Amino acid sequence: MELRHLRYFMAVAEELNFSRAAEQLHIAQPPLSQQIRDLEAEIGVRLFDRTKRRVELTAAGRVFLAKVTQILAQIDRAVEAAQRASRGEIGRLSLGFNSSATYSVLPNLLNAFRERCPEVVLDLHELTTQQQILHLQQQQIDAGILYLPIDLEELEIVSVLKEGMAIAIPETHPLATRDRVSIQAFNRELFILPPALLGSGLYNQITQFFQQTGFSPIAVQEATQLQTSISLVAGGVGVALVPASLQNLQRAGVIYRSLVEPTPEIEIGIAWRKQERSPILQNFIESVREVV
Amino acid sequence: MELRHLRYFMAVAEELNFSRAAEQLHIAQPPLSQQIRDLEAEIGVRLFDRTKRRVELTAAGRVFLAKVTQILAQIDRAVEAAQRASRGEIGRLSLGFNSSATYSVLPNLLNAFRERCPEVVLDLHELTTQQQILHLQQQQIDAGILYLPIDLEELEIVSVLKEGMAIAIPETHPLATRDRVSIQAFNRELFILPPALLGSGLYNQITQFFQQTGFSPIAVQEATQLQTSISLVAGGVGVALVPASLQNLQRAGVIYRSLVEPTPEIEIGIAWRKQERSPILQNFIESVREVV
DNA sequence: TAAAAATACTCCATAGGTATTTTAT
DNA sequence: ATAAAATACCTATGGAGTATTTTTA
Repeated sequence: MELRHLRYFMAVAEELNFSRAAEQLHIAQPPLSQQIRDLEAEIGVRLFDRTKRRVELTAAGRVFLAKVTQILAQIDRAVEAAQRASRGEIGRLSLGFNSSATYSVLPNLLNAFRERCPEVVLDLHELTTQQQILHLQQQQIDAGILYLPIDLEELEIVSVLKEGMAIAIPETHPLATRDRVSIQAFNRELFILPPALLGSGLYNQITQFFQQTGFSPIAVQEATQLQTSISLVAGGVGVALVPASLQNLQRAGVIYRSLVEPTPEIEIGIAWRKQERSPILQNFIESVREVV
Repeated sequence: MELRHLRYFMAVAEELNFSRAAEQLHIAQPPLSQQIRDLEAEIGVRLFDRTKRRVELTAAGRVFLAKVTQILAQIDRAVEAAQRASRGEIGRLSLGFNSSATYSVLPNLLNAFRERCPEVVLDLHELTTQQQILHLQQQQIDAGILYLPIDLEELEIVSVLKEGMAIAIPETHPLATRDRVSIQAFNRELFILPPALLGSGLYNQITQFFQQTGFSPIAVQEATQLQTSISLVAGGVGVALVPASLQNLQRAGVIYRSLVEPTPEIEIGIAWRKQERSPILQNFIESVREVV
């Protein structure tokens, strides 16, 4: 059986007249009769009653017609779906992102992309920079929103945001009345830092900053997530150096202050596999370039 | 596009190897490559990535594969549905029936048919014999369960039940203690009869019976439905001559008694259009013959 | 009788085959 | 060097055309 048989069957079922159906199909009447005969022989079912002068559908023909109508429509939809998928308009995009991106670039990037590709389903995974690199290599995510710099042959990178750092302090802190403060004023405080173990770039940048300014905090405590750090600040445990955009995360009991000293520049970027040709990813990268 | 293209596409998508797919399809590799190329050209979408040594589906190819798998399965189901319809196993059967058949042959006939064709949907229409003949002629029902005799060239008839009549009386009636009674005992009673106007065979048979036995009731009242007659009997309005099988309709306050005199024979049969070839109807007639 | 479907045949477009080249590892 | 896909070219099946017959209202 071929689609030709189904299309011819539909035409005859519609016209209930072989000659007119043949005309509609731009073929002669005999080959049309022949194809319908072949179809009936193949499925072993009489689809038309040709007794009486007129042609009419048998009960089986009516059942078959209903199904075939559906099938031919679905073929059109399948082609259209493939075309839209090839343009990256439908499908799925898996994204990794740093928790700090939640408060800075992520909302803008997602809005831009959803406007471009409203029917693409987004898989969002909150992961550290290191985890994102691993997931990119293992093809578990299509792109990552992470801290730069990273230097890997197989990954393409584009920078989207550079920002300084701010210090988060409890609102009851004596220095809360000042607009800008010096890091030196915190030399008796407990500092909450990202974990050193996970090879976090943020940790290295902060400790480097301490060394450059000749500052050495009396004690430190580690917190995996920036949200956790802020919670600890709110709880009066200590103070924390965080990316400036974290000021978008307002929390009762916590205020952010700029530092007098020049802080490390935190850079957030997008990374994806160089050889990846997924049209959805291409659309995402276009969105990113549009936002930057 | 032809189903060949879709089948070939499925095979390649399954094997991810043109040579093996060609083998599976019992054709050579070059024509397979050609057909896939033609398909990709027609829908304007690249379905496979042939870079690298291996073949893999593109994003659009994966979308198309999902749809095509569905479509090919649906074609099989469409063929199967047509085959089942041609055997009269699926579809719809419209039946007319006399109200009195509800209490005699209808349950048995329906049980037999539903066992044979469990997936055929039944349209049941309670109609008088005259209405059924009209609906048969207008192709509004496929078969009727009605009173015989009828004599119409275009209808085929088979008899399914012959039965006598019984008399329905209020349980408080003086003759309720007897097992069998004579019609003569009711010469002072009101008789409830079917309507004369509708050309009902039942009415003619009853009045003929009265003439033959030399009995003339003092008064009569008409009731369209046999159920109504029984309700009137229950209400003490009068007595009614009814088909014997109506004894299956038990109603508080009403009892049925046999008559000493030989009563008219009521005959119930099935009628359908002679030229009707619907396989579902054929199955129904088979069921009827099985029950009789 | 006339209109429409079926039959008989002819032809050629194209699906599929064979031989070979190209490509990527 | 080798496995696999693409290319080139050929063959022949069968889809479609023309002419004609059959059927039925």
